Amino acid sequence: MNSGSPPGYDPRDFPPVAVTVDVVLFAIQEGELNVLLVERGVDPFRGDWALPGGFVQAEDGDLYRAASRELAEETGIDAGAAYLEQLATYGDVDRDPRMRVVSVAYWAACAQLPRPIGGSDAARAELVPVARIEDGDIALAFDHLRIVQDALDRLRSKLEYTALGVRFCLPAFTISELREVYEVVWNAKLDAGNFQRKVRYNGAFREVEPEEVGCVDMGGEPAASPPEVGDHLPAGPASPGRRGGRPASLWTAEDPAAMLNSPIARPGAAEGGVR
Amino acid sequence: MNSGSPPGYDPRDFPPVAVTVDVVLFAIQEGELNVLLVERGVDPFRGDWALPGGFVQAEDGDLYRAASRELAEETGIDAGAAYLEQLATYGDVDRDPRMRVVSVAYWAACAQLPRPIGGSDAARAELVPVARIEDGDIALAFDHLRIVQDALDRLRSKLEYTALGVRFCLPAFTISELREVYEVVWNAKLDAGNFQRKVRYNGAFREVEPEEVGCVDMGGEPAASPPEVGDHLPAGPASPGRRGGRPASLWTAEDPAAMLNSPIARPGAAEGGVR
DNA sequence: TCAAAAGTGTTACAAATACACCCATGA
DNA sequence: TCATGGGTGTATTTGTAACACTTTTGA
Repeated sequence: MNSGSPPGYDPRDFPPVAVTVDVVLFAIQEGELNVLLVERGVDPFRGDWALPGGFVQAEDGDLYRAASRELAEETGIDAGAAYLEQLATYGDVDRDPRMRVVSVAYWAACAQLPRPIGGSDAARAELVPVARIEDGDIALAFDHLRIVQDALDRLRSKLEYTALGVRFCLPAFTISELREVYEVVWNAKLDAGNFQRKVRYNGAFREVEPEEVGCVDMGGEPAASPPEVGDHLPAGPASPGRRGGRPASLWTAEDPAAMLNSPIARPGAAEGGVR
Repeated sequence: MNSGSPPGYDPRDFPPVAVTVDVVLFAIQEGELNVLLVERGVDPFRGDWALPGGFVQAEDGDLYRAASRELAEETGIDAGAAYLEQLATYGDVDRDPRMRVVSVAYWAACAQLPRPIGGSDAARAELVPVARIEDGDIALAFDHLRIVQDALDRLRSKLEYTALGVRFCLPAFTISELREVYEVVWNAKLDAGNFQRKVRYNGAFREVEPEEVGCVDMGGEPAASPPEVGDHLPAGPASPGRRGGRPASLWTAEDPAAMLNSPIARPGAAEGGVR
């Protein structure tokens, strides 16, 4: 770093660049994968949708902190309640017409939005189905379309070999709820029986007794501070419309970012094969 | 981006942050994995080793270009002759004592250093074995130790499911040369017979006739501009000390970044398994 | 002629898939 | 009682690891 700078280097003698963090927050609602977007109220791209983000502040000790602050301001989601991981950094000269802006993008996944959204500032924030973005139905500001696509790639491949799918579920979930997460994210149908085994024999997941629920701590707060009975009972995708069936056991993941010892196969992902 | 900024937002009203690119260049020499480091001639960390890097210039159209320019200045390696991929971005407040510096790190792999190193500037640049870094024998400036470790993780895992190992080889290589790349990077012994099959049936690799060698283009220039006979004959790890053995066929990879249809298993990487 | 490396064959085992089947429940 | 979803059993197939073996060369 800084090699090649003249010996009389002045720390403040640097090209004018602004550094921001942008967050791609994914959440599943009504069986669909969504991204949180805000409507821009100012030029450029006024009226278009954009990723929530903002300048890295002097108070932000590190970039992760800057991203989680941004996430909290926009959704009220506390750091730790959502998974947050650095994605990539974008710095093309003309990505912002006003000046050179280098954006460090993060992606996040959360179970449910505690606040009905609206954000701290006046900007309108909404969950938008990724299908509409991938179809090109939505105009995204700057190079945010590319960022969202990169985040989608990362999300989809990370589900294959980590337990991160659970970040779309409450701390305790049924295996079917988790399976639906995979089906929604991958837009594919998975064999329920085989998926069952994958989870049960994976080591990354642990069965919890119904009484134990409420004590499960995934590193963040479980939605509301005082844990109430029934708080973590199936409230996910599989729950509302259930007309019958055997009662499902509840599961949790100690460390959602942990590697799966055997990956969960994504159908059709390994195409182009020879032999 | 920029949501939360006041309406009367002035593009030049941003926190003072410097943006640099740092490059972690890997190369194999004498059966060892090395990283390119430069010795710092100025404070802070004078005398320590650091990653080559520098400010993002106004002329750099994008971050990739900034990284490849940095690489070229330091090693003479032309963009395209080495693989170059963004790694991650580091922005802790105190990572540089002088001011807030956000560094976008790239990692690179190349077959051989055309120039005996020395760099364009006066700074001493050298290939240092990663083993010495991982053992803690070398003092790295700033948070560059962490960056190198992250790059190593990325490199080692990318070899499993992409054909990027070939970026340590010349455009045409023998399967044994490629195997030794894997063995050096993973610090593990691989079964020669099974590795043979992996490559042969992979689709990502293609056999080339000896006459065809010289026409093979991996996207960059093959070492020297005028391709000479014998230029791409086994010059890698397996070649110099060969005392005998059946003549090996030559191979190439059309798209080194392509996914392998069946991964190359890293021994012992899937430990901690249950069942 | 010997050692070393390239490349092939073979076998034993582990894992993934597909799908049949039983179980427990709510309507 | 019946449809629905949870969960198990199992046969088939596929992929992998291990290793013996043949071939072709340089010293």
